[in-house]
Amino acid sequence: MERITKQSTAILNAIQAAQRPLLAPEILEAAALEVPGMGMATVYRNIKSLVDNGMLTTVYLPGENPRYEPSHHHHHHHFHCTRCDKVFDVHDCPGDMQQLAPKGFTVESHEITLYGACETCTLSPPPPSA
Amino acid sequence: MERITKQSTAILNAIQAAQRPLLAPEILEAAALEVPGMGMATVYRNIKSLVDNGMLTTVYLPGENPRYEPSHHHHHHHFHCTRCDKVFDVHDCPGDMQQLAPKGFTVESHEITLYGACETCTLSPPPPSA
DNA sequence: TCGATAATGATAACTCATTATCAAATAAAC
DNA sequence: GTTTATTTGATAATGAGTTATCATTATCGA
Repeated sequence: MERITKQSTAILNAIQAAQRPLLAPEILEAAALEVPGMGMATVYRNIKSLVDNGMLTTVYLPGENPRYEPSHHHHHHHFHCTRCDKVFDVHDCPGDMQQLAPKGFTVESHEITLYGACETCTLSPPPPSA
Repeated sequence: MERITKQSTAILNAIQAAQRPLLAPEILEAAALEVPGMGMATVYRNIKSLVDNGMLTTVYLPGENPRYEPSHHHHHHHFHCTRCDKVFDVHDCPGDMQQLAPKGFTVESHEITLYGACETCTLSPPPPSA
């Protein structure tokens, strides 16, 4: 990817505007608003080159397909809304986890995923079931 | 799965003896020690029925294929050894995570994955690279 | 022990995300 | 504007995990 195209611009815009990690199909959906008719292959091609460049970071959550967000270079975690399935960054961290591990184990890093309702879904609970 | 066979017995034995969550190929490998020639399809069939029965719990870790462990019914986390790729249970937990989430969000549960070296790999570091 | 039927093993098929292919479109250099 | 090589879109192919198929084997109740 050496040339700037309207597709690559739309993809980068979509990811940076999202403020949360996006799945590949979500990136396509958002970028296609700017460039209708964009194909999935173009999204994957651009993601791959942005990850290789270090512009994008891949976010892996348990049992989920990879999501992508601009590289932050600071330690953070994620919140997965079980209502709308969107994922959000969590900038706080409880810190060292060495004490949780069995003795003899060496903890070098950790990942935390929070589950629940995001702000929008907390404010808009589903109607009582019929 | 209504009948007890030497294959289903070997599979359950392997999972219960492991004391850690196993991948499907690891289950095959372990059970095949008891019943040589066992097929992968038999492992998947038995896993599926054990999960459906509630005997087994599926463990999803970030970017990993599912692992399986006996259902514990108590809250715990996992340690993923980056040296040998084995996963171990962690029975401690820092507790409530509500304070980590952005305001307005409702935290209902959480998952923690620790990464580093298990006891065996901590005691047996790799030789200095040539 | 026999018979009905469920489980197994070998393998093909499937799923689904991702990647390759290639003709057509289009950046960017000239 | 023209040229040339890169990117795109459509689609086929791929890869890895998992599931279906089906003839054969084996469990277990009678």
